[in-house]
Amino acid sequence: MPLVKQIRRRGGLERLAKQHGLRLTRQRRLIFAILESAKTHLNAKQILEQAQRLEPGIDQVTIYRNLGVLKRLGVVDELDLLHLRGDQHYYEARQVRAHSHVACLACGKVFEFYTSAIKTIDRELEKECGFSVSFTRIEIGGQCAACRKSGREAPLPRKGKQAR
Amino acid sequence: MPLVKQIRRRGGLERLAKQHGLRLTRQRRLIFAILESAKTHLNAKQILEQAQRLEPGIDQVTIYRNLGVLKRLGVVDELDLLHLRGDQHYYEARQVRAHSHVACLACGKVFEFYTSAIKTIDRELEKECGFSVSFTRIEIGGQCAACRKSGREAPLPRKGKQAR
DNA sequence: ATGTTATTGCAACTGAGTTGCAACAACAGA
DNA sequence: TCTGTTGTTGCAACTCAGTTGCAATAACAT
Ligand SMILES: [Mn+2]
Ligand SMILES: [Mn+2]
Ligand SMILES: [Zn+2]
Ligand SMILES: [Zn+2]
Repeated sequence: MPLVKQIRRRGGLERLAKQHGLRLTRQRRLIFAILESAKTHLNAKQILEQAQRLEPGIDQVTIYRNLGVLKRLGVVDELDLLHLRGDQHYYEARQVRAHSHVACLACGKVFEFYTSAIKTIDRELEKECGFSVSFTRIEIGGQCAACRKSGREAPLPRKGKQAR
Repeated sequence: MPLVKQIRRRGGLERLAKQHGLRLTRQRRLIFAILESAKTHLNAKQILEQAQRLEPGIDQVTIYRNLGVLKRLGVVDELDLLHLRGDQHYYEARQVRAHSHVACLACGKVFEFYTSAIKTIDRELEKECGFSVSFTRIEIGGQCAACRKSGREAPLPRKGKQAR
């Protein structure tokens, strides 16, 4: 599941945590660093494994609890990526500009798509409904250009334990 | 979690199933009927419970398998609704017009939002990336007009077993 | 230095969704 | 209408992402 990601300026999470009165533990710093340097969307297990390289004792529950905090603060977004690979969720530090996640159902590739239409939706929602948008998650499924040319047709299992 | 839904023309799923060579079992017809008449987004458990009223022997595995088929055929969409209520997913028969799902993090209300910006995104993606869109899932979190006025501030637990 | 309290690790748990398999029933063809 | 084929079902056991309770630990304010 290769993809390109813009990297959030490092140190941002740490600064933000301080602002909210969070204690800067070794584990927390580590998780921040992993999220800020991630070049791909990571699920909790991947974050855990990466963290354990530097901090062997760290537990998955610490990962989940910190992801929970970061989600609530609105600095990390939780993604489903259409559950193409199973039931896990994926995480990414929120970027300056909102973007959509686009997944090819044929080859599994995921990429990010930037468009001003996201802002348009948010604006409409605020004006027409008086709704104050905190975050917008857009996930699109379909067939990528490469798979279209090669005629690959989405035989990819949409879910299941085997596809791990 | 009240909301208004457009009702899909009934019988559509049955016709479509026939076209794809699916056998019309009693259980399947029942699931189709439930999906086509749903006035709210249903999770698998709710579909099961509703089905068991008319078909007490029906098992959850039958629900899941049929939802799987319908997803693959592209006639039913799977939604997360931001996992505001836990880890389940929700299902709805695909409507003629695509729409976004908007959830208030303060009161839990979910509503549907129709905008031409969805088509815009799909069109851009096709033109700029050569990507052929099969479905677009847009889920937006924030604060609804009522909660804004009353000052309710999203103390709603974003997840967890207790919130069931 | 010390006390307060947020945070961690452990272990047991929860529950949505899946799997294997034998029994069943749609439905096409005779 | 009977019959064979095979898609579909129910059951039971399972998987695994994520959660909970609790005691031990460690930030960090004073
Ligand atoms: Mn999900
Ligand atoms: Mn809907
Ligand atoms: Zn592809
Ligand atoms: Zn509200």
